[in-house]
Amino acid sequence: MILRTHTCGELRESHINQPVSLNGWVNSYRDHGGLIFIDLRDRYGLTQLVFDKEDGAAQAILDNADKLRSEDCIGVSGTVRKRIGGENPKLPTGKIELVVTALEVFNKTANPPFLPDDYSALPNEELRLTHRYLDLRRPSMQKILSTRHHVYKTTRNYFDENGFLEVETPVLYKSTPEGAREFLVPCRNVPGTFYALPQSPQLFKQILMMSGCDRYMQICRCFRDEDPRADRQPEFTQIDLEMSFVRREQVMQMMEGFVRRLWKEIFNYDVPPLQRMSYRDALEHYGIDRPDTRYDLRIKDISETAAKTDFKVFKDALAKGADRPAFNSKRGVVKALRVPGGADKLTRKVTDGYAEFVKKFGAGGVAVVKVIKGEDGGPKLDTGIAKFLEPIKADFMAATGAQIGDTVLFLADVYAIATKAAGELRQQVARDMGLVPKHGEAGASGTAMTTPTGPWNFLWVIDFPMFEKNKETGKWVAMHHPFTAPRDDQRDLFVNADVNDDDTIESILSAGYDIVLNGSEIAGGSVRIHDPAVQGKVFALLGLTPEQAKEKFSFLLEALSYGAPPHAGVAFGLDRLVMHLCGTDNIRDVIPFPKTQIGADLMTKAPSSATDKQLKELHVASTWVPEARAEGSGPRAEG
RNA sequence: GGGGCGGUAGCUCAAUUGGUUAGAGUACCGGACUGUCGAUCCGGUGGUUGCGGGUUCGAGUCCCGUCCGCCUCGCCA
Repeated sequence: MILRTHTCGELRESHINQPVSLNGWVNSYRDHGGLIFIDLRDRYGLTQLVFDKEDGAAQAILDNADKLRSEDCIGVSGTVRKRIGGENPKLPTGKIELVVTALEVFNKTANPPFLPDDYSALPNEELRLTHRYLDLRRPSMQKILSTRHHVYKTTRNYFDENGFLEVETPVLYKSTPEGAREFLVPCRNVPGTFYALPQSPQLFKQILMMSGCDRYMQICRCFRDEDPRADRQPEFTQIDLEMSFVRREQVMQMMEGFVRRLWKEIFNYDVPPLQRMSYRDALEHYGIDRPDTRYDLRIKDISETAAKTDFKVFKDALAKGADRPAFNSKRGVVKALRVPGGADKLTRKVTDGYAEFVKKFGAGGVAVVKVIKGEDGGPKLDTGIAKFLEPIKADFMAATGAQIGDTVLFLADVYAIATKAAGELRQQVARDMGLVPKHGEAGASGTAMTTPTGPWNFLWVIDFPMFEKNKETGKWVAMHHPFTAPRDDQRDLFVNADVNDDDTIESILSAGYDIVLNGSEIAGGSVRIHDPAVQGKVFALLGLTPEQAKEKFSFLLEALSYGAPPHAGVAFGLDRLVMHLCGTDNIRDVIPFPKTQIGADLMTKAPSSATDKQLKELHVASTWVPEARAEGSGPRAEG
């Protein structure tokens, strides 16, 4: 076999007259009859090969060279020379070419379903996933693999330098069916029992703190059997951390340092100190717990002003839960979103669409008012609810800050719904108004997979509520997870709170913290409970009897009783970090072998059915009865 | 589980109100060509319009069902 002496991105003028060998794939061929050019590709770049009838040595292999096609895998030997036909400024190797004197075809390609280049239109994703090995050959995908590797390496370096131990935790784990749906693994040795795949190594890392580990990190795979999204996969990677003898401040410093290090390493970009925003402020002004602060649209609570109108929608909303404390989820509010310059850009058709849009989030609709120039040259309110607002125009203008040319959108409902709907609407409006910055230059392929340029709006969100009500069951659930501690100054309030006092329970803040980047949550963590009394109270609030708590978490409760250190931790979503660092908004781009929306791997055709023998050994029987299906109606009909 | 978009040649797409033999570019195959670089030029192969059913004189187009992919709500402690 012709073994390479160099890579395809390596040769320069300094190599002229040297004998070299290259291995790689035929990227393209230009056949002039007695003269053939091949661009040979490997992950490092492209090098032009020449086969020339007038070059004695090359003549002998010209017949073979003329059969070469894109994606053939070959090895060549020859001599480097300066290009005769002029340089190619697009290539780092563009000043030289390799005059080939020996050619070995390692593997002749079948006609590939698509060519892995970055300038022609991408084939549909189904095809890319089915032939992932071809898709991954594209330079942009190779770059993502490389960036991802760089993230692993920087992560291990940073945390190693800060005294963290990398420790592996089990993948076959105990089922604890709170939170996300789990993947179950039947146990052969104990009939009728199951492992679960971990949603995260949460309890193990806490146990590691109780084991004296002090500082733990792991780049670990996590599994959640929930429907995927553009930025979510059922199987994903977390940078998991836990620290002993710290409060939230120390963990936040450590996290911030990590982010700073990553962006410095990869972009030579200095992340400025992160602003901090409380959960309440995030919800008040952005309507979401992960605000995208790259654009300055703000939501305002104009309940006070709205109360002065005779508009029934406002009145009815404000009448709800009027006796409840401010910011209580059930108290009625009126939220306003001022859209500068919206009067022209947001057409009737668009704002009508918003009414439908917010219904997805439980809101009844959106009231719209445009601020236009009146006959007297002053502001005039136009459309919809203008007649209700005209009497309090001065108040309204002051409360919203509206100017001529603006559109103001209103949501009136209980706090939880109005806030969420306003937040979602804010993001939609930002897209419609063109306020969301492009994340780097768009690639010729139409995807965003190029070097991203920012802006990078990092943000801390802190002071989350400990608990929220599950809409279906009406029961309290932990907002982060049941091992999250209350903020230090909330501990006594929490321990002494009546579990039936909903308003107080809702008001208790946790010692949790998230890092948000451009509206995307990239990390989240909390100080953990190291006090059995606090942990017991949390379980009680979540409706677990002491017996149930013991059944599920006895190991944790026991460990907590044997000298548990104060500890805190965090997890970064590695896939999302890589998405930001690669400028893509598709998580499948940064996962080498991702799954589709039904959790299928189109390349290996997983999941697939098991044999009767396998099922019997595992003491498992399937209740699935395949329906009579039309032939050829798809993979589900197989097996 | 709900809503939306899509599926036509290997690939990317087109096909007027339901109307002639479903086209183009590219890839592939054959030929020409000695300085290209996303080579060029000439010729050619290539289609169960995802699958099943229905309406119709006639369906890529309309209707029903279904599969697959994407976006999204729910869900994601």
